Amino acid sequence: MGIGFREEGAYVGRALMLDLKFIRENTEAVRKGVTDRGLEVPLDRLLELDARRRKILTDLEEKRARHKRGNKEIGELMRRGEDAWALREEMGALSDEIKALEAEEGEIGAEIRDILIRIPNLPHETVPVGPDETFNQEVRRWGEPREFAFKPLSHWELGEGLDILDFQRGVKIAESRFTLLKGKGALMERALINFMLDLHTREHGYTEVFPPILVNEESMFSTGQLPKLKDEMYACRDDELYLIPTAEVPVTNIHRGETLREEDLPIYYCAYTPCFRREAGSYGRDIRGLIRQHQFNKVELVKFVHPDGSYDELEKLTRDAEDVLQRLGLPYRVEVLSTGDLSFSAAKCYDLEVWLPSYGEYKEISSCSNFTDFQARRGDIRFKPAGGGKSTFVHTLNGSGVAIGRTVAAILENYQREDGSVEIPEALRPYMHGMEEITAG
RNA sequence: GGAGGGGUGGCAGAGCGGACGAUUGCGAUGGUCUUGAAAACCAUUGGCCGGCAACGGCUCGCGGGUUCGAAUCCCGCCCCCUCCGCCA
Repeated sequence: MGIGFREEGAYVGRALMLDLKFIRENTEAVRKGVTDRGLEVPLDRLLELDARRRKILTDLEEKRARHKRGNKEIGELMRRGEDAWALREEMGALSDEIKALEAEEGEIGAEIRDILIRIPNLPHETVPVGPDETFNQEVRRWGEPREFAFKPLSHWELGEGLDILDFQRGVKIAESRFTLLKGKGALMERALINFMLDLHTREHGYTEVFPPILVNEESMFSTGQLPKLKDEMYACRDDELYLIPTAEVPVTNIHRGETLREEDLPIYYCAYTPCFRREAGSYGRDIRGLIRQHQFNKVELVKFVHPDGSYDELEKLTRDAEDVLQRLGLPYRVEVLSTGDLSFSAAKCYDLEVWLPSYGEYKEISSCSNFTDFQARRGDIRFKPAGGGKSTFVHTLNGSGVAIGRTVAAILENYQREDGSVEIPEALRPYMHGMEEITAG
């Protein structure tokens, strides 16, 4: 099947991005949403093409109806042994006209799709308007950054001192931005995964899944990674598969092409997976430590919900992610992203930023987004109303709950002691054989 | 990797050039009967697009071709299953 990414950029999704009818009826709102994000989309061209296409469609459908009727009649004539040559000739000519119209419609349709797939989701009205991240707004803060009586070390200094992080060997085995975890470092990584999964499944109502980590193009398209972020992803040489940049992709695609029952909603999933990102174009940033790796672990939260409640669900989802940081005693703040910083598919997004002493600032550790029906359209995920009626697109949400590597970094830095050892947060101890600290040797 | 088989409505499973948007069974929904339920019987029952509606179009894995007409014939692609080989 395939949707032809490699052929000619003809992305033929089933349902199309933003609803054309919606764009037709709310053109100015769409225009504002697009420009608020700092993007440009030829909306006028789109509307013009749409008008032309619908005109052709009317004509086409009328001709097809005549064609169908005529062919039926030929069948009847022939069964009765009567002459049908004249009608056959007429239908032949009609058939040619139809083919010509179809070709024309196809061309216009392709151009429409090319424009449509470049239209991002529209920001929610509560999203601050601004061109970049400096317009993000702090929503709340939790915990106090610790005052150190000594000069705190960075997590890479601590990790190397404790012999639990080995950056050089990571590079040797793979390349830069890969790290080898050892001993209690590896254990802490694993402990955090289990701690987070247990918290979300046992206390927050999520169902644990473990999805494929290589996914096909269609999956990448429906969550919005393709076509825009193609350069960010690792692709297989001989198979049309990509390494996932986040569990959002396979988990949201669990229900791609499905029509759910209203009474099944909301559906909450959480998944631990490794994630892979090429980090193209971020060469100078965060070169040291665990912050920006090509491979990292993450526990992800994904929701499929009724459209009416999706913004409440976003608040709940964000709180679920925050709960992780609170239980680990890590100070953080929550920011609502401005229009210019919002990802392509999201309508609203909260970033959770954890305090990192080595940076002297808050650093993103989770991103919680409401995609409204944007991904559901691209992936054709609907639900059937309980009382009957037309099936409608669900709303999808997801958020990190939370990034594991950055959590390790935050724990090392925030829980360090003057001698270079690190206390283990109480909530994590049961997952680390009761261990209370990590010391050298 | 080699050899076969197959993709049809929620499921099972027919159809193999015209009356087929698709026989039939199951399921589902509504009704009759019943104190209630089951059973039995009757009726309805795929999805999508456009339209207030009447109605029209699309849809038998995907794309192309042949034909007045394709679920049915031809070509290409994708996926699934079985057996053998290999393998954590």
